[in-house]
Amino acid sequence: MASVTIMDVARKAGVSKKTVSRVINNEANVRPQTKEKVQTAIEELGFKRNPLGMALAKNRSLFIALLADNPSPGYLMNLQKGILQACTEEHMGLFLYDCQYRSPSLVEEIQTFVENTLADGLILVPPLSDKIELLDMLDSKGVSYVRIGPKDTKRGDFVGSNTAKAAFDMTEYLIKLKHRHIGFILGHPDQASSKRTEKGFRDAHAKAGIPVDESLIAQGYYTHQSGVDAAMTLLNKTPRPTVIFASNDEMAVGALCEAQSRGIKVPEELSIAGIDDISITTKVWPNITTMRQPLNSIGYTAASILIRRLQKKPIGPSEEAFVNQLYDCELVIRQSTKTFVG
Amino acid sequence: MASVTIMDVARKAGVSKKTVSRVINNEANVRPQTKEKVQTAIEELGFKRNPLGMALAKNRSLFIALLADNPSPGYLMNLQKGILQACTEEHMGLFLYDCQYRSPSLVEEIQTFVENTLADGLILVPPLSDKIELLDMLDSKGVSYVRIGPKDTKRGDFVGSNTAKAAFDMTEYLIKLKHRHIGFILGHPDQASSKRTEKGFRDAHAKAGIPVDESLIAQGYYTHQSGVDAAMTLLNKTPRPTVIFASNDEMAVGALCEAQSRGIKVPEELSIAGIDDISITTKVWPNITTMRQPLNSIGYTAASILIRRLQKKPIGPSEEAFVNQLYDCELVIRQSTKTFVG
DNA sequence: AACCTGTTTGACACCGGTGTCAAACAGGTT
DNA sequence: AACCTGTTTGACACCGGTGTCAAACAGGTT
Repeated sequence: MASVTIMDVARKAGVSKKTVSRVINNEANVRPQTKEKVQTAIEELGFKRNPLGMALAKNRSLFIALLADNPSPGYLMNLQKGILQACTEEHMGLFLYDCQYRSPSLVEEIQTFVENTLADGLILVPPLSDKIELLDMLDSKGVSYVRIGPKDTKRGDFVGSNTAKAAFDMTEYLIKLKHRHIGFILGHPDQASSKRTEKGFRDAHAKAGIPVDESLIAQGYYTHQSGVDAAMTLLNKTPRPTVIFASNDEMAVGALCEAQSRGIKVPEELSIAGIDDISITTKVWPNITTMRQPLNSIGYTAASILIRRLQKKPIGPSEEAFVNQLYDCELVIRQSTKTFVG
Repeated sequence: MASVTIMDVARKAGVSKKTVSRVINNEANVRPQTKEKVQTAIEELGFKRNPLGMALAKNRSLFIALLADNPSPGYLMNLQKGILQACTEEHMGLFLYDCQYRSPSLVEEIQTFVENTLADGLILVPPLSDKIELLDMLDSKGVSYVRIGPKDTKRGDFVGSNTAKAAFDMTEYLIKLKHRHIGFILGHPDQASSKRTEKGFRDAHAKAGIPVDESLIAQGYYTHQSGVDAAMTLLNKTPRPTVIFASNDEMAVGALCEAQSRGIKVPEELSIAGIDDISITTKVWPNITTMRQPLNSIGYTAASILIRRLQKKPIGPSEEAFVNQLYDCELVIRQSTKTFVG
């Protein structure tokens, strides 16, 4: 691993280390012909800057970390892809850290992690992105972060999707399919998105002048099992809902599972819809109708913002202190929903 | 971020930097009372070694990387959890790198990645773990790696599961359920595991004295869609298979999808079985009977071996140059398989 | 007391970069 | 020619650790 150092380049180009450093970092005030000499030397020697040396000198590593404890592997995977893509483009390394949201020492564990790796910045995925104690700690330590998922407070940069609108659009679509008894599975009560999803659901009813059937609202927690449980509750009601709309796909698939295990035919006897468009929606039969959340773009944007923040580059056209970007979701109609025929 | 350096500790303890370094690294030949003085100072100041400084001085980062391009998110997620657990325990950072197996510049891309991050070692997941050109490059660069998935050649450390035995056990179980026309979906032809899975399938037939129905063997590629396609082929045969056994769960779920879309009842009219026990197997209805591959343990073991290798610590009781560890899979009977009643 | 041997310790250089600051340079103006 | 001003460059120290090597020390032996 006899690697080429900045000194080797300096000698070859007949300049000082510092000048090579200037060229590498694209600093101003280097005479064009000097720059060229150095660049030639770099090319010829195949020099690559050692990121550790730089990290130490600049007190800034070139790594960011993805902190996750999300119950849906599909959700996380899609996000991860987008994040990774942005990192690769910007020559940033991506660390992974799995945490237990319920751990009482969560905040300390994350602090230790950051100290151990010296990650420059963090990407927080729900439910972590709504954990106030964590944000407090990061702020006090001066660690940058971008939050993914619903913006709860006004803290820091944030990227997510407009879940209120997504729920609204889906509900409107279901109403258009003549469903009047819509079973709804709520998201996790601790996550801000849940409230917004519920609001979209109610607003669509209000707009259509149709009352919400309150008996058909069941609590969920964004996990598969909670979808199964909620569907169990809903399918025992009379009259039974003609469609179950879950606040995320993971739960929608749970509901499908429960329906099929009871021999209820989907979509003939029961329609099912979700939100997210994770990969499992097209791996079950019937494929699930959902609102496509552009997770890839969300992850990509989140990582890009974080990286720009760290590079102290301007972030978009905005003059605001923080960036709050919301993506719209798109209705994806598949086989799990059907017009209700009374 | 005014962090405590080794110099601060040295001053407080009244010794030299080097002595503090000795204590941190648990080196021999430090007088017990000196050691204690230093340890007290470390505690009082809350000193933590800066990993970047160490990395630079030792020419050894404290990071390993997971290289992946696996079509099954469930498979990868489980593995990732185990790997991450081992990393956390050993205070190692885990980098993530997504690659395109089909990319013609795959090897160069990975080389650049390693140079950029200075990862100490790599964990290779199939199909990457069977890519000879990649292994050659890593060997020539002196980068350590542990391969996950089927051992193909005798190169380097390796952890995996005994897929031949897994396929054998599953086939034996299906035969016991009186199935005589077993549809089989092969794995990816480029991956060594595929051959072994097929061997297990055939050996179980041989042992039971039952001929393999060669017309019921279909090519798959470990992806969901290839499972759908293979099932399509198999279900068009006459006589139709009474069970479809796929070389992985991802394809088994694809087969289930195809069966259900044709209105074929599972398991009443068709049994379905897979290998891996990824999370989706319990998220579809009926839950899929499978061979549980201990992915978590495999990931954990792979990372542990790699880390020990890097620390130049002894690896297990073996005297061999390389470790080859195979885990057995366990039959998990769920609702997708049923006794054949002719 | 002089000598020997193994243990403990610290001075110093180094890993591969960057920041600061002053000197050298270039080109125009008086 | 002397002076001025902004640009270009390099010497040096530093980021936070570790490796090498020799000096200092401790304790036993002649």
